[in-house]
Amino acid sequence: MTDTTDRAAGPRAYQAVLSSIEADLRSGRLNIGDRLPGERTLSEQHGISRASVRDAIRILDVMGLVRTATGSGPNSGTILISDPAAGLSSTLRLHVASRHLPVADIVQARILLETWAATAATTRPIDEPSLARAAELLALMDDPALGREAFHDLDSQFHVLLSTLAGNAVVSAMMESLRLSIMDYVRHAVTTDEQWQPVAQALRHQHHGILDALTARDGDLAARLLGEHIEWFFTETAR
Amino acid sequence: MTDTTDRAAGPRAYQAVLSSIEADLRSGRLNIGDRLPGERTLSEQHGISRASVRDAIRILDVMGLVRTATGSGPNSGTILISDPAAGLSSTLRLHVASRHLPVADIVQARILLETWAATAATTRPIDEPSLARAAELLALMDDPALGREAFHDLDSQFHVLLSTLAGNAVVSAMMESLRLSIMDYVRHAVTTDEQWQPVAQALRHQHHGILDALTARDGDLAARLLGEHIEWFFTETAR
DNA sequence: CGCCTAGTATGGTCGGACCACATTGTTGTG
DNA sequence: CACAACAATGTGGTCCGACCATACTAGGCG
Repeated sequence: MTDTTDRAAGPRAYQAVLSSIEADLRSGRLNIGDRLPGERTLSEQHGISRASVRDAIRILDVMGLVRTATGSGPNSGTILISDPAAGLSSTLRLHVASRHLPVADIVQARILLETWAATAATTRPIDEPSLARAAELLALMDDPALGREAFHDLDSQFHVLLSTLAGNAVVSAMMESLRLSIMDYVRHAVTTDEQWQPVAQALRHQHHGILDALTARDGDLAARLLGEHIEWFFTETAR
Repeated sequence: MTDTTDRAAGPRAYQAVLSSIEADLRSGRLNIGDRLPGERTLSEQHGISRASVRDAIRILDVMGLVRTATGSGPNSGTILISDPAAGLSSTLRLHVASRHLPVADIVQARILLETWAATAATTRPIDEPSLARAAELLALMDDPALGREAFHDLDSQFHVLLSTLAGNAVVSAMMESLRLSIMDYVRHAVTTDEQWQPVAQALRHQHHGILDALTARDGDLAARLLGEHIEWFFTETAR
């Protein structure tokens, strides 16, 4: 039960572990930060081999639900985390690679989610600390000596931060995963520094405009600027 | 390195296979419907054990990128498919289970995506066959003798079909995955037939209204009805 | 007391074995 | 010759047992 992703095959051994863990999560017996029993223990508890247990844990790993670490002590073993965007983005990225999810659709979906988030953010109480943090990020990005990787990283943080202002964890996770899924696509689009510098300058300007609109609680303006921002970047780079 | 999901751990053996397959997908050397080499062949090609190869294939499996089948012949082995919603939904479902993605956020995101799709659909050329198919689905759902499982199945098909009218594969995949991720949550909410019958009746009526609006190319109305439809269902069942 | 070492528990990888299954080829029989 | 029954083959699914690298833990030794 609790499985809607059957592939109409024989019951896989690892499903036992997955179902058990899912049930424990729902009931609250397991929580983020908890350590899972060791693989050898689980294999004994469920009466399956350690290999099958590892299948289940590997799945949870790529889903962004656990992290694993070797060694001993409290920081080792399999530990429950919560990184939905990681799991979603890797899935999306592979499907983009298979060319059944067009990059244009990814971009369009991102615009949809982010503009909604911008609008929704202005219907909620003002989150002063987050806005301050956003301004801080923009200030860091204004440094002309900043490397491209660092810029992308800050850029990512900025967009994620804005999307969290809407207070919808699903939208934030999906938006971030969309962004991650086409990140190296973007990285490869602009290759030289000569191409990059003017782009970065434009992005800085756009970012400030967006944040200003949000600070002024003008959701419609923020949404419009954000949409144009994303749209512009992709027509600019993916030509 | 075509890998943005590193967990900052030692290089996993299965990454070799994943990267190779991802590269082959991007370059077009692999396409949907193709058969992957056997696990034993892959393990030899990449110089890793079959167990590690199986890790990679298992990951692709849960992502909805391949299906596996035992036996011999053209329909056996590991075959490339494209089912993004399956991979996304299983990830979402587990994260919902961990209670870090509230069901309310899922519903809100679904409303966002579906209402957008309804609006976007009316800005595109009329897809007569799909609308006819949608009407057909509603007609089937009108049968009062229909079982609940069958109703849910047709319901699902109806919503997915509508979302495809917008012509954005990513939005469709995400919308379907959101739906799947909370499907058994819904199934458990309404338990008895006495509870179910009036709900089904209301859903039928709402569906017809939505389709009528779409057929009349009134995107705003369709979006509004669709939003109310989803909202109503969840406030009705998840009380 | 403090440093160093042996012990222990953990996931990561490997190789090999066997099973269930589906197709294909072969053989025996009518 | 036709065809059914059987054997061979190739596939993923599972299991077992072993060994490794790592990271913490507990003692022993200076």
